[in-house]
Amino acid sequence: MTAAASTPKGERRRQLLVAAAAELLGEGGFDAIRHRAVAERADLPLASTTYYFDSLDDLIAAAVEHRGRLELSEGRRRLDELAGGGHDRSELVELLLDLLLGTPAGDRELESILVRYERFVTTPRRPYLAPLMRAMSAELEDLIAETLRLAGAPSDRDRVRHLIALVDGRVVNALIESEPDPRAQARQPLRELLRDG
Amino acid sequence: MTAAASTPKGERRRQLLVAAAAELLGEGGFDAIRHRAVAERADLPLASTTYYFDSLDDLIAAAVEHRGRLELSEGRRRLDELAGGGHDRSELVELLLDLLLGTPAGDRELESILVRYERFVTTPRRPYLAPLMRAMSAELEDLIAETLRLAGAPSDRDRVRHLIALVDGRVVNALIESEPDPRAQARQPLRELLRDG
DNA sequence: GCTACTTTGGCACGACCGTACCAGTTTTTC
DNA sequence: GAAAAACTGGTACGGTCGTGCCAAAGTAGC
Repeated sequence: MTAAASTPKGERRRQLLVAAAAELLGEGGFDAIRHRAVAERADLPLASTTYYFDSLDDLIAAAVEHRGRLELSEGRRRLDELAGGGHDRSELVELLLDLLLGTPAGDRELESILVRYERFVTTPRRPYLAPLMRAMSAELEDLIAETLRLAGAPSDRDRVRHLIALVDGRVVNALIESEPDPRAQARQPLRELLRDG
Repeated sequence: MTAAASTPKGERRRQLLVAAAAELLGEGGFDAIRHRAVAERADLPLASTTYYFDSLDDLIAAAVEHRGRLELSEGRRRLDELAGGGHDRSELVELLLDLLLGTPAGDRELESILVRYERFVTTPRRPYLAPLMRAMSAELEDLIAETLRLAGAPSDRDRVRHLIALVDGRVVNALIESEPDPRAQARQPLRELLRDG
C-alpha cells in the first residue's frame, strides 16, 4: 500500500508528486511515469517519490485516479452548466462527447483521449487499476444517464452502455487513421442514436 | 528500413525471429518484444536481431504484421468453412466473434484479445504501424461484410463499421471487469443487431 | 580456388531504470 | 524542551535495455 503522509507539508508534497505524475501521464502515457521524471516535474528530489509511494505502481495508480477525478468533476461541471439554461439536440451531443472524451483542449486533445483508452487496455496488465477503473466507469455511466434524461431520451443502463460502447468503438478504430479525429468519428453514431430515441 | 536477407538460410532465420517476436507479442504485449527475449525464444544469438532488423521498431512492425496476417487467414478459413454447409443465426454470431476477437484458444484467449486492442491504442505512439493497421482493418471489414451477406443482412460499409464499433466498444469496457469475458459482452449486441437486421 | 559479400555471434558501452540506504534536518507529540 | 516520529535529499547498487563493434566463419560468383 501507499505510504501515507502524516504532516500537512508532507501531504502537500505528496499531492505535488501526484499532480506531476498525472501531467506526465497526459503527455506521454503510462510509460512516461517514472520516478525521476516525476521528481523533476514536481521540482522535488528523486527520493521523495519513493518516500511517499511504496512502488511505482502506487504512483501510477494515484496519477490515474487524480486524472480520472479531474475528468469526472469537469464532466459534472459541464453537465450542470447545460442543465441550467436551454439546450438543443446538438448541444447535448457535444456534452456527451465532452463526458466521454473530455472537453476539447486544443493541441493536446488526441493525447488526452488516447490516455482514456490506454487506461482500459492496460488494466488487464495492471490489475491494481481495475477497482478504480470500475468505480470511475460507474460514475461516468451516471453522468451519461443524467444527460440522456436531460435530452428526454431513455436512460436505462442498457441504453447507457450501448451508447458508451458505440462511442468507444468508433474512437478506438479512429486511432489508426493518418490524422485521427476520434471526436468527429464518435459524433455521427451519437446523433443517430439521439434522433431515433 | 528493414535490412533484407539475401540468402535462403538468412531468410529462414529472419522468419524465425519474426515468429518468435510475434509469440512474445501474444504473451506479454508490445513491451515483451525485446532483442534479447526474441533471440532467446528463437534460439539465435542476440546480434542476429540487429542484423536482420535495423531497429526494434522494425522487429515490432514485423511481429504485428505476422500476427495480423495469421489472424486474417484464420478468419478467412473459418468463413469459408461455414460458407459451405448450412448455418443458423447463432453460428453466424460466433463466426463474427471469431473474426473480431479470434477463435477462442483456451487459457490464452484474453491475452490474444488484449493484443488486438493494444495494437489500436499503441498506434498513435508508434505511427509506423498505422499504414499496416489500416490495411489489416480494411481486410477485416471485407470479411465481416462477406459474413453479413451470408446472413442475408445488409452489408454496406456503414453497417459493417457500426457492427465493429459496437463489438470493440463492448470489449474495451469489458477489460476492466474483475473476470473479463469480452466475448460474452460482445455477443449480446451482435445478436440484437442480426435479429433486427 | 580465389575473391567479395553475407552472415555469425560474442562482447561491451552508455543510458536508464526501480529501489535501497542513511546521515542530517524538521516537525510533532507529550 | 526533550524524545520520537516524519521528512529530506544526495548517492549508489544491481539490473535491463538498445545498439555498435569486429574478428571469424560461411557462402556465392567467376
